[in-house]
Amino acid sequence: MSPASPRNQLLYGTLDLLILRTLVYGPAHGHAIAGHIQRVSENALRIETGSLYPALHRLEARGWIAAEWKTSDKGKRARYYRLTRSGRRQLVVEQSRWQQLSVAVTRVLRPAE
Amino acid sequence: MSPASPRNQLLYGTLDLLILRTLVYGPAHGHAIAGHIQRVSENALRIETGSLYPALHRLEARGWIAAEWKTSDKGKRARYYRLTRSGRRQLVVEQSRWQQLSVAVTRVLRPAE
DNA sequence: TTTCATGGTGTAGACAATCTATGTCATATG
DNA sequence: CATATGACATAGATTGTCTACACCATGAAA
Repeated sequence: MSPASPRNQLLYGTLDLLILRTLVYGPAHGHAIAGHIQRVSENALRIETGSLYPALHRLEARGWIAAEWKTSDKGKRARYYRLTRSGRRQLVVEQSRWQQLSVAVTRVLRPAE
Repeated sequence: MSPASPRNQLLYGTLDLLILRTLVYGPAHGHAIAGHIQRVSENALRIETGSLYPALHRLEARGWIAAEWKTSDKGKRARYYRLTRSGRRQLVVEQSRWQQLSVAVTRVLRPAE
């Protein structure tokens, strides 16, 4: 019941981007996606299940990913997501948005003087 | 009444950092702070008044900035904010948090392979 | 065969940050 | 005096993340 301060973890608004980017490597289920992001970021980014699944559902609802029930490596049933064509386009959009904004923030932090 | 999608503009959670950083140059009032950020970021970051003033109030409430009524350059009454000592400390915290997270995101976007 | 740990998905509710859209007030300027 | 402008302020909507649960199926262990 403690406060869910959004400053504890993610950068707020970057989760969709991270998921889309991860799916470039091929279809994966939720657990695996979160694990991949955590590993590649060297534990800097930890995605909670309460963020992960809503994000997957919203990406699917927007048509950027598509899902299918399968059996995971460990023999458990899992929902595999893959990038759709429009998801690939969205990835480009979000990636350039991130690029632009992060450069802008950095510029404010270290002005060219 | 149109949706206030947080993806339209700022990076969500970076505004406090931007404000604190701006005040390193010396006291300034709200309008000027927003103008500075917009200029330095070359128009990439536009801070709306509905974000700006709540942010200033919350920074003040947390003791990171302190305010004083004065008269602006153009002779209008304005609220000048300055960094407090604890605000300087907070700036360091937020700056390193930004550094860490932005590196992490970038790492996910372009994995080291 | 029963039990249990594990892998995996899911939701409800709280919370905070930003946006849009207004409104107000005082001063400078014509 | 009238008007534009500088500057501050707030209400309400929206969204994304978090915490804290709950659920189910499978494999392993007892």
